Amino acid sequence: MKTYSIGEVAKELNLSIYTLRYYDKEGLMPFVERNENGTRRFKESDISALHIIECLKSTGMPIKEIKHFIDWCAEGDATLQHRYDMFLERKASVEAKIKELQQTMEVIDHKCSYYKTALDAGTEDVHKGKKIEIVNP
Amino acid sequence: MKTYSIGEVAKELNLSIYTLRYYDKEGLMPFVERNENGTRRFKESDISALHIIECLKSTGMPIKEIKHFIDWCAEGDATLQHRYDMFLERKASVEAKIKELQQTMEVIDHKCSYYKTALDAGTEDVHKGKKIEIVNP
DNA sequence: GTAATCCCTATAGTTAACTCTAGGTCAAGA
DNA sequence: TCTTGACCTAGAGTTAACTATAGGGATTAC
Repeated sequence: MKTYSIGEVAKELNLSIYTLRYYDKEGLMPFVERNENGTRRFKESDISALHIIECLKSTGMPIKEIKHFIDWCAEGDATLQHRYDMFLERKASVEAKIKELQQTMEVIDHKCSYYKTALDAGTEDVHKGKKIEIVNP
Repeated sequence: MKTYSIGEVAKELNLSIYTLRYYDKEGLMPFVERNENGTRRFKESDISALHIIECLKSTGMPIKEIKHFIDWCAEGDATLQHRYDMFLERKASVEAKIKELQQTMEVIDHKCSYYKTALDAGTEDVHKGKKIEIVNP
């Protein structure tokens, strides 16, 4: 079975070798095997697991919580409910985050047109007399 | 003109007093005035500025960069282009982040149904034989 | 008039997530 | 043979963004 070195995996996942070793130290990759010299050899399935870890990271999940999930995976069917609940929770959290970013977007869009107008006029004074935005950002 | 204490502002923005003082120390609120005892008194316009700061923070902008923006605001019309460019950049960054989260969402949704099926079957084995997902997360 | 509650500064401590260094092993190429 | 480059561990250092503490001043409530 084809395996990959830590350097190859780092390149593929756009992570540093340091980061991968750090994840390993934190218990995020107990499934990665070593060869006779103690060198890590990553299987394809290890790389998919790392993709899931990256996915969870991008939901804002801290590494310690991701470790719980990894531990549950090793414990088998008894933890299925935990894992399901965890993904439902992640789903809710990502939905909330997207909503928040969409609201942020509205403010940013507003500021873009605010500055576009000001820039065209050569001065922010064009916005004088409108609500508050005279003095501060 | 009505003003607010740091405690009131903290409550309104859902930040700790520590955080607000930290922002002040970092130069994010040079516009907030003090009374004769040295106590901060926040104007309405200061609070709107803080809302913008929170908005920028939620785009993932680090505090040091937010400070640049605040400095530009104080410098006046000469920095309009910088500020416009900055908001365009924030816009792009938020768009990218939303896209990333939407992709994350697809993976999470997939995992949710994966675990739903496993849970209904009482074992993860129902997914055996499908691609890789037998051993790892 | 004193105790509680708010505010202040300066400075130290915390946490997460890396990032790097030192010192070492091992295999391949010149 | 020897040196280059990839890997290893243990542990120190870094950075951002808070968070807390110590020590002190002003206002209000009883």
